[in-house]
Parts: sequence; C-alpha cells; structure tokens
Amino acid sequence: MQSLTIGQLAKSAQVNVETVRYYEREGLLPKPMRRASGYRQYTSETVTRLQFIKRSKELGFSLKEISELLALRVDPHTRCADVKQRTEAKIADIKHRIVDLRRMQRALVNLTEACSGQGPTSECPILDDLEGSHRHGTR
Amino acid sequence: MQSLTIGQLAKSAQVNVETVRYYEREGLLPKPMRRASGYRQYTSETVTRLQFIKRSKELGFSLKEISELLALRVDPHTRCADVKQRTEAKIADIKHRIVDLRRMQRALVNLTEACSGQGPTSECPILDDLEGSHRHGTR
DNA sequence: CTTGACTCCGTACCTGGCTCCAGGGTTTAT
DNA sequence: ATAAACCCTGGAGCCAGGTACGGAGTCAAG
Repeated sequence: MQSLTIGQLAKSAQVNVETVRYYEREGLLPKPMRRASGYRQYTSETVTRLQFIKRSKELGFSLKEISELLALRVDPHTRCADVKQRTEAKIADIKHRIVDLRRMQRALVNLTEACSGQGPTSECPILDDLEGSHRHGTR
Repeated sequence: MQSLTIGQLAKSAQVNVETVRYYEREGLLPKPMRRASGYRQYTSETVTRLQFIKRSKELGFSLKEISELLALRVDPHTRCADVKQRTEAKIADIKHRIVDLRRMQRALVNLTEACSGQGPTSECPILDDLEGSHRHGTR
C-alpha cells in the first residue's frame, strides 16, 4: 500500500500514538493526508522525521529547538543569508556540546583506568573536567 | 572567608537559589555544613559540582543520570568491577551521542554549503543523516 | 456480519524539574 | 539600631512534554 496508519508509524519509530498526535498539534509533524474515514495516512518519510525528533530529544534539544532544526532548509521563501546564519549558530552549539561530551568521556576513561590500576581515586573524578565550560547563551 | 552562602553559590553557577535547595533535596548536592544560624555554607567545590550538573542537563542528561555520573568513583566501598562496568556503559552512551551530534553537524554543514551554492535544497536536509540511529536501550 | 483491534477528537491528568510564596529569623551596611 | 538584603522551612504553583480516558466511528479476519 505504501501508506502507514498512525499506529504503524508510532510503532516503527517506537513512540506512543498519542505522542504522534501531540507532535502534530505542536507543529513538529505536518498534518498528514486523511482517508475518507478520517484516518491519518503517513508515508515512510514521516518515520524518519519522527525518529529524528526522538533522537534529538534524547540528545537534549527541546521541541522548540527541534522544530527550528527541521525548519532549516534553503527554499525560495527564505533568504539564504538568513538560513546560513541560523544554521551556523546551530553548528556552533553542536560543536560545543561535542567538546563537553568529550571532556566527560575523557574523565570517564581516566576513571576506568584508575580502576584497572588500584585503590581510591580522588573525590569525584568526573567533576575535574567539565568546569570552565562557561555558558555562552545558545540556550 | 572561604565559604559561600547559598546565594553566592547560586550566583556563581548561574542558577536559582531554589534550584540549589531542590538539588539538595534530590540528593544531587550533598547536605552542606550549617552555621549556628542554620545558614548553609558551601565550599568552592560545590560550585564545580553545580556547574557540572547544569551543563550535563543541557547536554540532555536527566537528573537521575547525572547523579549516577556523579556517583561513579573508585572508593573502598564500591567494587571496582562494578564501577568499571557502569562507567563503560556511560562511555558507550556518550560515544553514541557524539556520533549522532556529528551526523547532525555534518548535515548542517552540507546545508550551509548548499546555501553558498544556490537554489533550493531537497525537502529537509537535516533528516537525511540521523536515521538508522536506532535505539539500543541506554535510556 | 460480527467481533476485536484500530482510529477519531476533546479533555483531563501526570512527571520532571524547577519556581514562587508566606511567615519568620539573620546579617550587614549605614 | 534599623532598614535592606539575605537566609530558613514547608507547601503550592507552573511549564514542557507527554499519557490516559471516554464515547463513538472504522476496518479486517473469520
């Protein structure tokens, strides 16, 4: 058939049916076609979109930020310079996140090493590396 | 003096005083010493800890996960193998986050390039890269 | 042609993570 | 020695992001 019901969509992206409807209301998912009965019909494209939303949420983006991300594209209705600027701001934000995650990762790796070594490490090893990461206003 | 009031602590980590008390209730911050008056007194170590919590939250960790991270350490009361295992799970989680953030970043970079180029890009560029990042049960 | 699983819509409810009182005591600058 | 600015506790309120529910219609399998 090629088209999915809301239940199939929800299942294939591992979210609740109610969540799909909620995202539609909130504008994160476009209003889908309906059949005569009123049932929503989705394409597999929507699965991708829904998975993206889900993962982005897990990565710490708010629904608002996610819709901003989804809105980033070059089309005849948006000025390029504008898109470019917003996109670069997102890139900077992501870079910063990656840097901090790496610091955490390094601290944890040190911890496992201390572990293979021996006795007590200092008070709280993970703390030692994520400070000095002072905010710069992206969120 | 060397010790901070709750207000000074909150200010130096850029959070609300109420948030500090909330974290204490939730066990994310240790119960501090009190002076005769009942006022909490903190050390600068707590500033670091609070900043860590704040940034970790921004990076998408829940308070529960954050306390798990803070609890990771090698001391006489925890078995090393145990710490090591939990730590490695966290490392894997972080790695996965980094991979996905990088995919997003790459998609966004492509977008700015398409932008410098010309006309409309495909429907929604950022979607093209974060799928296939199917869950594996860490959260 | 019925039955069980699905869908619709609207509204109410829930959890996490704060945030804000009220009513009262403490510190500090003037 | 007094006002402004802070701190205390306990409890209520708030926002984001869902989740559940009720009553009714729809679809697919047998």
